[in-house]
Amino acid sequence: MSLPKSSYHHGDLRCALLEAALDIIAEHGPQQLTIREVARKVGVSHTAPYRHFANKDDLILAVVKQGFELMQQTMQDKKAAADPDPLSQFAASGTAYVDFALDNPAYYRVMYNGDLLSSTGQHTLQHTTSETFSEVVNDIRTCQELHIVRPGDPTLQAMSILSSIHGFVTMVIDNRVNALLGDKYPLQEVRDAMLGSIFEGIGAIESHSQD
Amino acid sequence: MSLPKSSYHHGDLRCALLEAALDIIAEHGPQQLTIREVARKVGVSHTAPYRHFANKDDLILAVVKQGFELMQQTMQDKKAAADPDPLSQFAASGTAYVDFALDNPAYYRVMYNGDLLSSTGQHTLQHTTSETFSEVVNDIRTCQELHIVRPGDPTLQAMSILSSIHGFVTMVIDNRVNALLGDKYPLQEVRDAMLGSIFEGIGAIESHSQD
DNA sequence: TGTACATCAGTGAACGCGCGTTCACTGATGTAC
DNA sequence: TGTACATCAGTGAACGCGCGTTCACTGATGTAC
Repeated sequence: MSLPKSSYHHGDLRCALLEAALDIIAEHGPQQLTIREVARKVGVSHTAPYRHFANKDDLILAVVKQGFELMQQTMQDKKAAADPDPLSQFAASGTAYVDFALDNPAYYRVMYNGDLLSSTGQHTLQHTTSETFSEVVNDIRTCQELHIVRPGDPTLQAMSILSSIHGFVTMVIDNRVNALLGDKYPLQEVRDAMLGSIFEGIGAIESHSQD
Repeated sequence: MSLPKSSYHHGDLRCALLEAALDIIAEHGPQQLTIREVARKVGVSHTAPYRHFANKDDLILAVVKQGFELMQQTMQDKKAAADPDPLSQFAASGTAYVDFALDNPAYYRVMYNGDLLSSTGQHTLQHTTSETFSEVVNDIRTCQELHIVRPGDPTLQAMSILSSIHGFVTMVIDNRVNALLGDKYPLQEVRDAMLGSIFEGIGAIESHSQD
């Protein structure tokens, strides 16, 4: 997308293809993500991608992995920037998750669209997602021990929080929030109300506002 | 699927096609939903569906509409069976929504998979979804007036609840809840924990358990 | 009851399309001498 | 510095596939007489 350079050797085609894949998802949805379209977008023959990816699944998987890395990095950074007390840390995680998704809707879509990857591709990611989940469970457990989160099975609480956030983010990305609410509500306000409800839901004490 | 009957005239092909479409979604996901596959499943030539549906979009739209009707019917029934007080009514709505989705995952997938329908098809449904949303907003408003739900903008509260429920349901249907939790947690228990958190989130008072 | 006919649900060949993938190739690059 | 050559990124023709949709057809059904 950036270096026409030598017109034969691209320079960094692999990277450009991944970028183009994201653009396509952002503009036309994950269904339109095809090897040929990606190549077209970069301005390269439709067989060129096979120099860098074994097949379509492999390309998608690369995008997804990049997405997870970026998300984890974002969350780590926001946590590092937040107050060190457990509740702030936990709140920072939640906000970071939401903000990552809203700032990178294309990534989020590939990462959690179950219909895109083959089942072998899905299986590769199992480890990543369950690791993230375990972290949330642990964070909740810590908060419980300090009595700043309601007692109860932390696994169930984590699932509750995660699915709530996922639902919100999905509805925003799919434009359903906007379709229902119109322009009257700024997204920030809806997001905060949402996070507020979620934290109330597990009985988290104190303000959770972040960033 | 049911009447081989005369072998030429099917009898109720339209209905059989809709059924087959649902089966395909349930078994192989919405991506595999094609006119040809539907016809194949019913055992009819791949052009036969065009006697009953103008095109693919029209067929999908018919399935979606059927889904919305069934969902509304289910919710009405469960509400009618619940205690008449506003909070019970409201809780019945929420539980009915979740149960409809979990009992009819294929319907739920078509209804809320934004990538399946063309934009004109989507537009047709706008009315239906925003009507459902308004109902939730009104229910919350009623509960607020009776002081059984925390004060606050009912629209934001409705959005919060709806997206939480949507997220939970989506994750169950996409098998992500099972992947994260394994078999240790019966679905009913997870569902109740989820609904519990949601109702706590808007400060609903009293038990919300249902059915 | 029997027959002619209109109706229309279902057929099957055919179309054009975009896809994923292969394969022998071409041409740019860097390295060894 | 100059040249031969190996390497390998990118090409383009070709394949088989399944799709949505059309069109002239065929054959079952019900109705008018």
